Amino acid sequence: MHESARGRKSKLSVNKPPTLADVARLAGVSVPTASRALNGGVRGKDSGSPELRLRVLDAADALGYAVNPAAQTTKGGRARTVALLVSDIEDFGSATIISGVMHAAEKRGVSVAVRTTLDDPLREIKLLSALRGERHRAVVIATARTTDAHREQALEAQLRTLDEHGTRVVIVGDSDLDFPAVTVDNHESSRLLADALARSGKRRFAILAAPPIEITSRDRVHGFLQGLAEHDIAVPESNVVHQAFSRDGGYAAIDELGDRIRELDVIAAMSDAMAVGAIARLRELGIESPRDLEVTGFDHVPMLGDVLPRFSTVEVPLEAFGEAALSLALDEGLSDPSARIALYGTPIVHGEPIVR
Amino acid sequence: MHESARGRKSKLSVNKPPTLADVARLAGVSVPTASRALNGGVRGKDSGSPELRLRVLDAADALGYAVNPAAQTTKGGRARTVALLVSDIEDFGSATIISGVMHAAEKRGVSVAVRTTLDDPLREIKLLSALRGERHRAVVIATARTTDAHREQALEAQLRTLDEHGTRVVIVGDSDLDFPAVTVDNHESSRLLADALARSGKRRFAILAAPPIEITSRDRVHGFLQGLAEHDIAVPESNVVHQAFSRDGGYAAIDELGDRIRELDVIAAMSDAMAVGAIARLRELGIESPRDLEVTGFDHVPMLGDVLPRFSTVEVPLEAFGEAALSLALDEGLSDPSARIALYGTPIVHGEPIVR
DNA sequence: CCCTTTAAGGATAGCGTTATCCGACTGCAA
DNA sequence: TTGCAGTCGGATAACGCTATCCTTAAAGGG
Repeated sequence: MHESARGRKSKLSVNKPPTLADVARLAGVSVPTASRALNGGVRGKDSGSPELRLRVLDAADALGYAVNPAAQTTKGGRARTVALLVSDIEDFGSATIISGVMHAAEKRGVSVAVRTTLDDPLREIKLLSALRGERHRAVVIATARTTDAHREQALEAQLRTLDEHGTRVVIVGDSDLDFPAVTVDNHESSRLLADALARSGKRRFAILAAPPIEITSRDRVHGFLQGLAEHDIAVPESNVVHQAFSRDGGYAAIDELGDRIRELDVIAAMSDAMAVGAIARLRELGIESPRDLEVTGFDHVPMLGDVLPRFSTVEVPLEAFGEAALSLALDEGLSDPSARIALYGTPIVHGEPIVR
Repeated sequence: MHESARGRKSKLSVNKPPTLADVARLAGVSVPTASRALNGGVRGKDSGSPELRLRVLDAADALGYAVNPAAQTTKGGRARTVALLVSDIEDFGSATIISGVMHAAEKRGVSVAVRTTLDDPLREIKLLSALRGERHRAVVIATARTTDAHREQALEAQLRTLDEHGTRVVIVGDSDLDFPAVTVDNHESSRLLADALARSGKRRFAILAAPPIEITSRDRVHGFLQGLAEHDIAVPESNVVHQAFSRDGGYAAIDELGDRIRELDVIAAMSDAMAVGAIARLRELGIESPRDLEVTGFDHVPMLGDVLPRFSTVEVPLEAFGEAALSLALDEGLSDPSARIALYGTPIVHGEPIVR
């Protein structure tokens, strides 16, 4: 029957990976014993006689055995896995958070399943629904949180279910959701950035922000405005422009500002990505950033520090976000919904970090 | 015992996610029938009476059922999953390839497991060994390939085993490994870049490259040198500097060049990351890139095009890499080890793409 | 009206693990 | 010698799912 399949050389035949049963057979022990030998044994501390243990290890090695995590999950009801939800891997911030989570995950021997929502709330819900079936140890939500009550409630319902099913939930960023969260002081570090800019003599500002429902952007705007207000600087309503929180949004925002650009000292973008888009559009209009007016950002994409030497921004410890999130996700005693890990941004003004 | 755990509201109790058995019970059918109803049925085309099918779907919906992929994998012996090996997610190239693979994977209903090797060959082998147990449909290798025979053979052995066990193997980039691969014409597009630079009057070049064993960098260097040779331009051996293929490598390379910098028209970095590091170091030395000499790159990080307007580089279709790799990994008829998908780079000289 | 074909849903088995239970053996004190 | 606690390895079961087989019933032809 399978004669034809295993016909010629062994190259074409699809033989199966070795299973624990193969290892056990080779070592001359039972399957559960082989399992105990490989896993260090749940029984007290030991796992059978050392001699036998060695025989199993040798057999596993000889066969090139690798445990099948799917079977482990089926049996144990829980995967050694953390799911991570981001909007888009290509986004700098997401990529850095992913990196942080993965580094921390490796140390703990869990692997990370990255899923992208592409900023689609519906897709986000569907993904979370699918995650329910995957029995992850935890889910880390690192997508943008909003003030849209309807949307957040739908999200919360999904997360609540996951939590009840034993998958820990962690939120990255500020939100009203009642789950453990990692936050950064967007408001305060933005205020400090504005303060420093005001001190350096800047007076006329425009702000490039995400749509008002995005909490991160909103907090940064508020902090920035407050920092300016402390220097008696007001920003006209029309100088606060809301566009997509991306390179293209920054580009479009410049056009929305129109002629008001000529009367500005600073265009403060609430993300580095927006700042880059703004710089690109300004250059097309013949306006150079540090020369004619100053464009500032937020996030601190390291590459920009190299090519825009006196660029001002706020360094957000995104890599640390990832590690903190995983700590909340996996460490016992931090499962309280009110658990918070607060991190701090570092304003960088004209290339120099501001030490607090 | 767990009285205290399930004490108060149901909030604290960990109930289990619904299984297919729960759905079947609610719908009043057997478990296999529920499975058939949900999966469209393998039997010919149908899956039971439409009335019953609807009942099952309703029940699943009511319970918020999501299939458990681990159980599916255990049963079927194969996961609906593709593993993707990169060196580092934070690296721009890797992030873009991941994005391409994920987008393509979503269309095909498979999910992607990203693993990072952190440029450690040992870790790479260990990871591949673990992947054997995970029964992925395919593995895409997007780490740097080298000319180190020992290292490549160890890799090939691992990949061969995976292949024999039914996990398709796809390589991203040039290599001597006998597996389906996605390639880009590094040599030719590098030659075209050099040609264009020579035509614009540049004569004195230095080259910043990765260590010679890295195939991608090597091909780009060769192409570049050939392009220059066609204009009777020779690059002294000492002007070809080998450092890490990263921002820091570019930075260090400038110091290695030392005083020879003063006599150069172009410093051609074989990656955008190296170019950025070089630009940073040059600025510290008081040398500005487009003004005093020209630094060029390779890869086309979009952000650089915005902030360095007349930057020269080669656009590598990394997103397309991902899609092509997934096509080789999943489409039947492309499993031949000699299958190749060849993609083309687009030189961008002083901000303008060169149309071939 | 009986036999045959087809369809449809249920029963069963098995994927690779590991937790739980059980039996056998060891060693030691009574 | 008997009794008993303590070890250690094997047998068994179960996780959730789907492929395979089997039973039952309905439909259709002679």
